[in-house]
Amino acid sequence: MMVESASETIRSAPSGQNGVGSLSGQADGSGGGAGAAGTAGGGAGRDTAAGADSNGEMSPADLLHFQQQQALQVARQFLLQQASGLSSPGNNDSKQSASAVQVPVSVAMMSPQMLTPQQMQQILSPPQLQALLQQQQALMLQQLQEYYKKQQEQLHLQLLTQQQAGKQQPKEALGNKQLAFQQQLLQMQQLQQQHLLNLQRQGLVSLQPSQASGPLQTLPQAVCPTDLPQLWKGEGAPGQPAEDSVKQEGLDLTGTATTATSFAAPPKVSPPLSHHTLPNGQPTVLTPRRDSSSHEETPGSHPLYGHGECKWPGCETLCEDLGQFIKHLNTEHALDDRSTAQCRVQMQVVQQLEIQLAKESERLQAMMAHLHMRPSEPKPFSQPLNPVPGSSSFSKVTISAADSFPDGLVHPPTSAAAPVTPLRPPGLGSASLHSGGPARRRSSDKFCSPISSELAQNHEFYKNADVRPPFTYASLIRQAILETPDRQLTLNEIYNWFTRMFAYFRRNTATWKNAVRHNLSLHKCFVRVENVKGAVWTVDEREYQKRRPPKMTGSPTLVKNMISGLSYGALNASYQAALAESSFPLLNSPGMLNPGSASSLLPLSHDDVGAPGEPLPSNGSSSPPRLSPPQYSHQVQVKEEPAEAEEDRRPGPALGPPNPSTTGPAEDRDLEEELPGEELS
DNA sequence: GCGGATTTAAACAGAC
DNA sequence: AGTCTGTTTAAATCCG
Repeated sequence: MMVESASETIRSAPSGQNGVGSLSGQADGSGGGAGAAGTAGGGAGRDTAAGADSNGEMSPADLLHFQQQQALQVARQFLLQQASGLSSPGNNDSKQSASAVQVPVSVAMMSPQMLTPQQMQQILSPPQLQALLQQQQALMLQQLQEYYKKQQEQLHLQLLTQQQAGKQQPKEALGNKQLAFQQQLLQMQQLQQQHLLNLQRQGLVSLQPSQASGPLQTLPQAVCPTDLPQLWKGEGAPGQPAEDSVKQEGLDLTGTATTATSFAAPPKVSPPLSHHTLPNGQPTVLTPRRDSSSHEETPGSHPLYGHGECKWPGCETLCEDLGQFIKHLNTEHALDDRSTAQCRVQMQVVQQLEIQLAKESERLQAMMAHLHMRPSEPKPFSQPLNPVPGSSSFSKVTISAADSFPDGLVHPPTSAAAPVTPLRPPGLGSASLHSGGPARRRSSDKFCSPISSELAQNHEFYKNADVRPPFTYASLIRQAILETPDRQLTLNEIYNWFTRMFAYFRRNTATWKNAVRHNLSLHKCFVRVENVKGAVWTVDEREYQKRRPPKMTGSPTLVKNMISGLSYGALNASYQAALAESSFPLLNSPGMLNPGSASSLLPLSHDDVGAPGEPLPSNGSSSPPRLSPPQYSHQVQVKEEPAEAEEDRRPGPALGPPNPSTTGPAEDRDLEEELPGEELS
């Protein structure tokens, strides 16, 4: 007795304080490192992305430029036609203004890309180039908008004057003229949209050959399918096609033209918008394509519309159907500065995410690569520490392990677990949660880490890596016991399980063994049963669950309420996570499956909290009464009455009055211990 | 700051 | 006598 303790304690003596301090330090270190790395990465990524963008824009610039020129050409033609077709005083003005505006616009458009394409590239860095381009394009966009605005105002003015003047004319003639005029107006709006679209694309998105046809393809479905082709062909036949639409929207159109100055045209706006979204994928050529294709393939859907609401960043407006959404899109997210800005922001978001994704993927790969090699490396870490250096090593070990991780796995518990489990289902990420806790994963354990699942998934890791498992002794002991078919283990078997399952526990045996014994004795959930061979330890699930709620929720009373009154669904997330843990043993231990049936046995009223999960996995350990007594009595001959009596008694008090559990652990324990304790001791 | 939970250390005792 | 096992106490720490 004394010998062991002496030998163990002597070594361990120095450890205690050191261990604590170092542990906390370790946690801090890891946190800081990660943060710094992340930041640095983000910055670098951005620059890279920017460079790529600028380069991408320059290459296809010609194509776009050509497109723009065409658009301008068409616009010019329209204006000419309009001027000649409508014999009104405003013709000249419109024409002049058109040319007047057009010049600067085209110049602005050309200057950046056409006039000094290569020179600019040489002089300016890609980011600068891009910034300049965007600036100019924004300017150009503005000018263009103003230009179109003027045009429309003038047209509208003409329309009004025409109406007044036409009072004397035959109604039919007037109607025709108005129709023609409105049609022209409409077409001009379309043209405007096209032009703006092109410009915007140029400004916001890297040019892509495939995009050239984009507007044409999408526009038709959204709006007047027939008009656009003509527009682009330069035929501008004001003919019949548009008449229908004009007839329907004639008044509205004029109205919008006057008030909204243009972009009001519902159908046309949508296309540009959809392309706005496309740009988001700027860095990747695939994104836009996919988007557009999806557009065409599923006319009933819209990338910005889903689950009945608008997906425009920060919008979330509810729209009953696609039509309503389109309307909403056209009204709320029309082509304006705000939308453009949002689009830019979204682009940046996407860029950042992509960069982040790339970085994280890279990191994951590195971690995996490293960890796969680890199994053979655990020793190196531990070596420096001394193999059996008593308790001190316990704390030291963790530290050393962490520190020794060159790969940055400073946190054995958290980081170690996470990396190793790339396969881990997302929902089980809890493991990472406990990371929150400093050095001791115990916190994690309690909170929500499904020990069995984590063990199952990281089994190999813990087995080979000299990393302290992120679980409390109690949970580990329980796990060990539950993993056995009989759900009972001798102390020595528990020891063996520890050493078998965790490389970490292959050293410093004195310390952790002492802790195991301590925990077995300390926690009521561990029930000692004596049989012929000797004594075995079992788990009283009810007790085990009892001690957990308080931590989960923070207040015992709250827990009580939850347990007694609330339905499963009412439990908070963390609590459910904890429940999940309990249910995981199934995954982990094949032997547990059968016992799972025992779960049904649980009468647990207030224990339901833990019951749902835990009972299943563990054998009926869930219900201590059932579990231990019956099983042991059958499988193991109970040597002493105390054991049986103890277990028999436990069930009673525990089930009936939940109070014991709620009372302080100490009290609870005392109360219950009094009965069995006396007998045992 | 408090209290509960956990960890660690240690002392002690019974049984083999 | 030595070891294993089990209990208990105490201190330190973490966390809500």
